[in-house]
Amino acid sequence: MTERLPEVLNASLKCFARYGYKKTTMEEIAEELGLTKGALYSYARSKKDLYQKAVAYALTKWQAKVREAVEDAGSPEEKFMTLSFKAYKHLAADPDLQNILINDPDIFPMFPKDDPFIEINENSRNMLRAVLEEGINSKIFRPLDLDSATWLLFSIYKMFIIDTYVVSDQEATDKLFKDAVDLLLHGLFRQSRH
Amino acid sequence: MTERLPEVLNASLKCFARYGYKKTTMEEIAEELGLTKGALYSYARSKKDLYQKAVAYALTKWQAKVREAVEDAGSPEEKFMTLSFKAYKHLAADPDLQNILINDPDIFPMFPKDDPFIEINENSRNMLRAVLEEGINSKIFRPLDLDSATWLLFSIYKMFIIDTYVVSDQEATDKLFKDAVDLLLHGLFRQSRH
DNA sequence: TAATTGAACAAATAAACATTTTGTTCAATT
DNA sequence: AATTGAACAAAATGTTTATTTGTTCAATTA
Repeated sequence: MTERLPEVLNASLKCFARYGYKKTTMEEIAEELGLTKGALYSYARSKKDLYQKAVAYALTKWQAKVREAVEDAGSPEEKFMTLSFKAYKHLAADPDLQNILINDPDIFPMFPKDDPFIEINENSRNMLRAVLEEGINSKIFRPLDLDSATWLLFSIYKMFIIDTYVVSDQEATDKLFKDAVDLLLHGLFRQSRH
Repeated sequence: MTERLPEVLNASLKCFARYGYKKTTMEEIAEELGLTKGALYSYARSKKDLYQKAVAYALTKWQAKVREAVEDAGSPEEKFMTLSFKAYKHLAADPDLQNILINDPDIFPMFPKDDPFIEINENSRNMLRAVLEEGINSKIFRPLDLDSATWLLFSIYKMFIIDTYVVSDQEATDKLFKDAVDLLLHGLFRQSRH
């Protein structure tokens, strides 16, 4: 059972990406796979369930890619930069996922009321938090409040992600992103004062 | 003519704040003022126009208050902190404006498609930019890219403003805000490196 | 003279209903 | 075990009618 699950989820994501959840019919998805709509109910309980499984699948792949890259990095500084750039660049190269996020901003919410993918997002947040903690413990980063810093940087990260798929030409945002990482590493002040 | 304009705009804002634009009727607003609805058309061309005038009025008052405070501050550092905290605190103390922003997030958009109050928001952005420029010129701030830094900090500022009226208990956000200003001034690194 | 009224009208919204599309189930088939 | 295809239920859409609400303006008020 569920041999073809990844195939089904990819096809679903592709269809949902085109016109959003509401406008997509089970028949379209079945057609994309060369099946009839009844068959889809072997893979998900309902249309909504199919949608959530497909999105979760894409988000998890994204996250895994970032995690691998961060594990290969050495210093906390390098880890922070890798985390930032890998996460940012992966989405920039995936128009399907971008469209999904455009049509349904609740998936990756700037201001979550209730986050439907809370577990996945928690995971990402914890990845960032671990990097910050290592940086603080090794005295490379300042003795920041870990909770505040995690919240702030994750929010800024979300901001860039959303900016990437909502508006804006790629090049301009690329420069902004680079400058932002620099500002966050070094701060506004010319010299740090203690 | 328009002797009572401020009074009319305040009453309008109060009504719009209660249930949002759509649910508010011209009759309600007129009643609030002890008038009949026809009279309102001496102050605005239409319901939409009345709403925009009322919101613009509130935003401009907010901005003027911040500008005064910043002019009283001395160093760029002090100006930056005054700008941040005054803007943040003023909204926290104005539930009517908060409600307006909750019901109509387009007024102060995190990711503007087309900003209905672009002129007012441009003004705020320029206020921030001037502070940053002074800080860079006087060598107190690092030689940042002025455009990038202005964009980033204004976006973070918007993030906090929205967080303030969308969710969250006041105390938690207050601490986050304080920590964020600190992080932005000093950066992540323990020591700056040049 | 400028602001306001109140009736008249136009436009938008909501309610009620009929029609069509789409999601879901399941016994039969591959 | 996966898939089909017909049957059914549920949701979405279109259509008409009734009600509310926005807007205009000649007459009135202060």
